[in-house]
Amino acid sequence: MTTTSVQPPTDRRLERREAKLANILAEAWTLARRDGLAAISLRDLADAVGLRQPSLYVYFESKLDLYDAMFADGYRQLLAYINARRYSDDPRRALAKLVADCVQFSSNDVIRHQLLFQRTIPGFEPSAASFDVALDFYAIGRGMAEAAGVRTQAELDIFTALVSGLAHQQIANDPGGRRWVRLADQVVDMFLADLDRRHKTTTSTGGRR
Amino acid sequence: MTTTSVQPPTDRRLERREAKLANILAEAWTLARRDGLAAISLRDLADAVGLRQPSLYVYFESKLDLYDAMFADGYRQLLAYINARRYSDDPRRALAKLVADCVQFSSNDVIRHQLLFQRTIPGFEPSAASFDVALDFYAIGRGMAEAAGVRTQAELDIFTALVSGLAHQQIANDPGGRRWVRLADQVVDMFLADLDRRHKTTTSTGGRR
DNA sequence: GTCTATATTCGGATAGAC
DNA sequence: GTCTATCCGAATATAGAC
Repeated sequence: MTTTSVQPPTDRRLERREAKLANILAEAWTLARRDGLAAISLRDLADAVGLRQPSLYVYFESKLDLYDAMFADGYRQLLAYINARRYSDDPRRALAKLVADCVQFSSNDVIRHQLLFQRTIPGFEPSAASFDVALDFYAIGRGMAEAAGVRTQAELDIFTALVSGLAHQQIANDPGGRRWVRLADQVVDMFLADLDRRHKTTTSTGGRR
Repeated sequence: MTTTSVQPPTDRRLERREAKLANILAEAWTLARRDGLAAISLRDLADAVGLRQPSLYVYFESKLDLYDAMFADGYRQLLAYINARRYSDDPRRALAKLVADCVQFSSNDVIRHQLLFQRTIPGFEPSAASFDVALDFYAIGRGMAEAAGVRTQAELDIFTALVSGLAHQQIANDPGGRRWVRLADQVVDMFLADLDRRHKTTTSTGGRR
């Protein structure tokens, strides 16, 4: 019988582990920004956190599992980014702000955008648990869109296309900048005016849902 | 002096070479669709075209060079796709058709879309020659947008965001389908109506260019 | 939980004969 | 232009001691 008995996992053991995991993830993002998302190597990552490469397998059971953790982490960052802002009581102005924020968020980190919004890593698909984090975000977006007058799925589809289009162009042609971020207001106005026009002509007629 | 003298490269020698190159590219696309763009291996590619792996270096001097050839090839496919269509004399209807075609083109091949429109391969950047092919396409898009009334860079930026947003959502959420393709008309109408409104209120005032 | 040592596979790329 | 043979490096992943 040794003095170091088996500890219950609910302690500052878990806390320690979480902290280390967070550190690994942070370094993984740094490496990804330097070498490209698909070009991360577990050797480099281990070096960056002061471990030997096999020790990483204590925290992730495979490289794809690392991507999965990064995926969830990225969406948590997005949720934190959104939650840190105050949005107007006017649902239309709130929506415009949300769109600008989302585009800005993408512009802030191209690699993160790649992992969250583009399917670029061969073989990677987010786990159900990680995808749930993503769904939390999309629920917020949908809620604010509906508050601003979006009713049908087609209208929501157009809205999501507007947001991802702004983000994509921002990243592809002005990474880190604000060229398309600045257009968010105008685009949302355009979208809402179109909603108005369509809801006016087809009042309670073609309201398929 | 041997009987097989040095031939001038202008013959059906070049023709042969071009045909083989085209075949290699076709198989490369097939492999990319199967394994993912970043996961192509030159060994598999050589197998697919009945060559040994080192022989590929007669046609491409590196793997990135293969991607470069695929990039140019993809944009040539896009140009051919567009040129095979007839567009209305009404520039607004023509523009709506162009957008639908571009979104459909993306939907037809997710991998191709990835290479042409997303920066996903670490270390890959198109050569000047390949980029010129891309520019040919963007010149067409810009021309048709301007014919439909687009005047400023900001307006063009919004337009490109609309197209890439529709394409992105189509690919991400309904690959191979038409869910966002069908929305192209409505989105272009929305965009043009917004142009009208803006040009009406600020007639020849804020026409920065 | 972290280490050393190693398995295993696979990748792109080059040399040089034919 | 195609081949054989090979280099060299890098990758993920596992076994087992401490």
